[in-house]
Amino acid sequence: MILAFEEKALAKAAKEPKPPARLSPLETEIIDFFVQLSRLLGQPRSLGEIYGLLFISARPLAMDDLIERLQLSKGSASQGLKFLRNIGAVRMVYVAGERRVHYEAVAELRNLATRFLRDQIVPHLDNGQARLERIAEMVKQLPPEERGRINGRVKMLQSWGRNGRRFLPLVVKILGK
Amino acid sequence: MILAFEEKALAKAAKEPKPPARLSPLETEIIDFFVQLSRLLGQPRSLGEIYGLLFISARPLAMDDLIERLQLSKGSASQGLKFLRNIGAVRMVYVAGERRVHYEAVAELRNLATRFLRDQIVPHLDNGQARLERIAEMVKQLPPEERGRINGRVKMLQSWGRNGRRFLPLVVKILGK
DNA sequence: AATTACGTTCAAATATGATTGAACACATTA
DNA sequence: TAATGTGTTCAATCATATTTGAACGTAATT
Repeated sequence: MILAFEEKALAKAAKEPKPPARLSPLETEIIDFFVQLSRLLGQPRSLGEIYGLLFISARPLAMDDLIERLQLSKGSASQGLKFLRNIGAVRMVYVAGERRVHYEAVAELRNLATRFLRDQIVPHLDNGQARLERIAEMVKQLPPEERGRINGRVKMLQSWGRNGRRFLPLVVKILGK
Repeated sequence: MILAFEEKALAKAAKEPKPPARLSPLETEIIDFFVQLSRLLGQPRSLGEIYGLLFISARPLAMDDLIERLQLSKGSASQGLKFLRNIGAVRMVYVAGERRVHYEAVAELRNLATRFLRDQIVPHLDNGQARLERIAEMVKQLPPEERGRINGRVKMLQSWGRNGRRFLPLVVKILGK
């Protein structure tokens, strides 16, 4: 009996693909938007979902709300919120009479972008520059003819790196209106 | 006998991780650099390997050379070169008395970056803008109070998108010296 | 015309990276 | 103190993206 019931439930779940009417069309559309953005920035989809839902939500949401409405696991939700807190994309807010921590989206994209750059991109750039240093060293002991050609190219890469490091913050300013 | 030999070969291959002295330290370092860059841009590692090796190579290389030295499969090499040709990162060159097509790296990173942007980034931006249009429509039929708040946010996203579209080419110019 | 060289395509295998959920820690309440 | 609520961590699982290699097409060579 019980087994038969479970089978039916499973079959139903299989028919209904993902969102069991937990989200309005508008919410779905906004969330999709941020999911796309996530992918473009090389972040996991769950990040986009969480930020997206908080972005449209009229009031702050607790982790449980996110789990419930987005059908996430506890783990994903916790990790996702941790990351979003770290880059300052999300702010913890106190809600009267509620014990659970609530979150709201930080909408000022300017600072957000700056922090993302600083945490996720700049380290890679620096790492790359360090590597180019090492390469420049190695190039020094190389047959003279080779040396010239390669040196030019290495110099060029270094220049891109330095410019990137210097101008990316400026770029964020331009993009952010 | 033959079987025993093969077994020995396998064991040896297992001990030696990857590069069986096919690449010099300098080559390895440069290739690693481009592999990192690939990942940063969300491209498969093999692209970085191929472009990297061509980038330092003194003379153009055929697909077989890349397969041999980077230990790639034919498929990866063929697909990778196809992509690099498409974004103009690599140029086909005729080599006297050789039937096989040879390739050399295009070192002018400026055009390269522009093309990469145009092919890989701009379509996503446009897509996003289209989605924001749809969202803006949906927001119109919404309780007045909600409408204001959300409208502001949507407007902001649209503005970022437009700015990105307009200024990214400029950014490339700045970065490229 | 048959054989070989060169290259591409794509389904299957593999590697990478995201997600899940059980186990845990700590705070609160009964 | 025990039971409950809230949140984190991390090894195992699952999904996605990349790589492989066999099958194929076409051009060159015998």
